[in-house]
Formats: sequence, C-alpha cells, structure tokens
Amino acid sequence: MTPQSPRVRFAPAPSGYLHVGSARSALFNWLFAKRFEGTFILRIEDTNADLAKPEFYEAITEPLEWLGLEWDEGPYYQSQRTEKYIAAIEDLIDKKLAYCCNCTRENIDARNNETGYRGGYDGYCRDRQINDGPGVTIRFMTPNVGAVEVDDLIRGKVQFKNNELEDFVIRRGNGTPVFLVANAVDDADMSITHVIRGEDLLNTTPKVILLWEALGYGKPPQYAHLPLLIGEDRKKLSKRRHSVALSDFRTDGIIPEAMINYLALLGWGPPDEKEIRPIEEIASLFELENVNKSPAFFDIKKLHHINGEYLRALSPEDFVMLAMNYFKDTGWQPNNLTAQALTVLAPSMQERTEILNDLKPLVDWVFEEIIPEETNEKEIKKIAKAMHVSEVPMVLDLVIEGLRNCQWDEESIEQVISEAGESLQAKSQVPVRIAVTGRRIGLPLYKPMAILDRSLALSRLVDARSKLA
RNA sequence: GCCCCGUUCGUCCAGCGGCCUAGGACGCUGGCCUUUCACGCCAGUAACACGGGUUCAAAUCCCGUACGGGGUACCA
Repeated sequence: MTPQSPRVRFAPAPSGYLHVGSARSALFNWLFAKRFEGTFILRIEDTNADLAKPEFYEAITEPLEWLGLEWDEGPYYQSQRTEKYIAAIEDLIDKKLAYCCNCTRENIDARNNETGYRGGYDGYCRDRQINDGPGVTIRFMTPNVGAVEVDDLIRGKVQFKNNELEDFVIRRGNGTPVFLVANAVDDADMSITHVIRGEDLLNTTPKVILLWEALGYGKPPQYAHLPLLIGEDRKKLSKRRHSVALSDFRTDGIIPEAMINYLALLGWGPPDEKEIRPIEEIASLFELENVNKSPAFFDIKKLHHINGEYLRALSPEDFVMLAMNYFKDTGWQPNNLTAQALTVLAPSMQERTEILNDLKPLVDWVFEEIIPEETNEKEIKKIAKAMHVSEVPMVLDLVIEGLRNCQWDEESIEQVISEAGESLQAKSQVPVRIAVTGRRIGLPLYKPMAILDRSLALSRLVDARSKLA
C-alpha cells in the first residue's frame, strides 16, 4: 500500500513570517518523508503578486532551517512557473472546460439577489463567448452532476457534490493564475505522492482534483488533512489573533529540538506514550493514519515544560554554549561574563530554567557590577519583610566580619554564613542572599558568590547593613 | 444560510468490540527532600457530549441531536 518512495511538499504562501501552524505542517511532511525515506520538497506559493516579495522568502526558509527541517528539493517559486499554469489554463479553454468571464462581484451579487441563487457564481458567462482581455477572468466549468471523492488518509473518504461547487476563477483579471491551478500543475509536475496540509484546505481539494482530472493527470496524490492548531479562544491559530511567529518562540528561548518535539505531539502521539524523545525516533514511529481528527490547542505551558526538560538534559558545556549565544543575541554581555564562570553554574541554572529567557535574572548579579533593581511590588514587600526580621542586622555583621578574612571559595563562604545562622539561631542565608543578589530567590548562593569579587560582595553586604541602621 | 470536518480529564495524547473499576503527560493541589527557589520523588485531582440503535459485550460500529471548528474571495 505504501509507495516505495513518497514525494511530499510543504507549500506555504509567503506572508511575512512562518507561524507555528505552518511549521507543524512542514514538520508532518518532513516526518512522513523521513519515515518512508521519501523526498521533502519546499515550494513557495507566491502566485499572488502581493506575496512575491523576496524579503518574505527568508522568513520561511530561515525558521525551517532553525528547526532542522531540511528540504531535499527546492525551494521552487510558483511566481517563476507562471507559464506552466497559463499553458494549463489554455489547455482547459481548448477543451471547453474553462471560459472567459467579465462579471464583477457586484454583478454576481446583484443577480443572485434577484434570483435567490445561493451557490456562489451562477455560471452567467458560460455560453456568452466573452473575448479575453484586461480584467477578464477565466473560470473553470464545474460538472453539474456527480461528485468528487477525496480519499483522505486521516479523515477517510470525503464527498463533495459537483453541483455545489461553483465555476471558480482559475486566472485572475490581471492574467495571473490562482493557486488552485498552480497546485494541480505543480503536484503533477513534481510527482507529489502525498499532500499533507492543514484542514483549512480540505474544502479546496475537490476543486484541485477536478482540475487535475480535467488536465488529464491521471491518479491524484493521496491527501491527508491535519487538524488545525487553535488558540485559547478555540479559534484557528492566526497571525491576526495570536502571537505565533516561530521567531518569537526563539526569542523567548525555546530551543528548536523542544519546539519540534512539542509540535510533533500536537495531533499525534507515539504508541508507547513516551513523549520526549529525539525527532529521528519520532520519525521512525510516525504514522499519518494515527493523526487525530480534531483541532489541537497550542499549550505554551507544555511547550515550556518540554523545553525545560531538553535544557536539563544538556551537558553543562552545551548548555553554556547555548546560553552564551542567547545572551549575545539578546544583547546582554556584561564585562565579567565568561563561559568558564558560567560552566561552573550551569547545572544549577539548568535546574531552574524552562526557557532561556529565565536565565539572566539567575546570574546577572554575578556578572554585573551593580545589583539589579527589583521592580515587582510584591517582591519588594517580601524582601523588606525578610530584612526586617530582628536577627538580620546581627547576622549581617557576623557574616561581614567572617567574610573579610576567610578563604574566598564556596566551602568557606558557606561555612561563614551557616555558622552565623547557627550561632544566632536564625536563617542566615536569606538576608545575605538579598544583600548580595538583590533577590529573595535564585541559584544556590555559595558557588556563584565565590565567583563574585570579595570586595563587591562585601560592599553589597555593608550597604544592605547600613540601610537597616 | 449553505457545504465540509470534528467531539475521551482544564489541556495534549493512549485506547481501533471484551485486557477500561479508561492509561500517560502538562497544569493544579498536598507531601517528602531542602537554611532560598528549583530539580527529583510520592500522592491526589479530573473525562468517554447527549439520545437511540447493532451486539452476549460499545469509549470503540451505525443513526440522530447538541455543541465546536473550518470553508464559502480575482488569499492561500
């Protein structure tokens, strides 16, 4: 049943940036190709001149590369293949399966208003023998009887009655072909065996199949329509309503391995229920037949959790490399920041991180001269409260004293601070932490503190102590 | 309106007629660990939309209803 070497395509329309829904479509094509050692083709559907902007192309290819979804062929640009589509349209006209039309939207609406026709275009120009020219569209003559059956790998057989399909436009008034023709022509030309895409395109499929058959292309490819990704409002993920640019996730510090792992889990699940695993492993398990039919809610919390798992699984060295790059990309490069120092802290950072954006507040106090100002009102209150415990001044005095002369390493610092606490029967770590880091919570204190200059640590402690009077 | 698709815990996924007193993951709650916060571990929470069939047996098959989504462009 399964062809030896399937050929699939990801065919986005360029529109500014790649969003997660498109990325998921690309991924499922990629997985399918990998699973059956097929060919994954990238095709840019820029038949509409408004979309054919060079700057949009990179917005597609760049994120795909970031995700590691490498394509085997392409990118092909439909804007460069117009002659093929025009030839196909002419073929249809010759076969009397398409005709010229000069109706405007207003004309059509007016007629339908009068006649009460509800089927869209009424076929008014079918026999009017309009001459081609500027502003004249070409419409495909849909059959009045019969039905198109879409055999969908995910949904089963779906029937569309031909008489419910209007004579749709296949060439615009400006002479450019619409995507339906381009789709049929290219899928045939590129020997596409499986068309895997979002469910929003299911309704256009019978039109493409009709064109396919009219063009004499033989057996159409196997279709598979993926459930849509929806947002909190339960609506299809869209650029207008949701923040879904892949690049935004990257900026937040989602890593591609996690992103792709999470995306693979939307609408599909491995039979053994093991969710977090390398994409190659997922590919080897992937079956289109097992893809869900219902829309999937894009859950950022779970994405973050998975990202955290990936970050924790990294070696400290790899983690540091990622972190350093991320810091650089986001423009945070304090003088004292070094990969070496970061490597020491990496394991404890990894434990406390879900997205790379969580990282900076964990270590900024170590690498910056001045401790960051806390801006959160609630935190400020909690900090004030913690510092107003009666033993705090004594604790700080003791710690300052001890830290002046001890060895400046993790163990000695710990010893000074815990002894101060023990002798006063008080929690000594919290006030010291607040004094030195500016925060109530964070990394285990002693290791990063040893990286900080003794003089800096002391001056922060003295400063905090003086504010308590 | 019309056409198409769908409906298992709050969310994602497992379940393809008996293994289901429905399983896993995220989230949430509680506990253990811990002189911060986490991680880790343990426990708990919570679902087959409804109504009819079919069958010895239905979350699983069929029909209807309700609800949700998508499409209905000279966008893709």
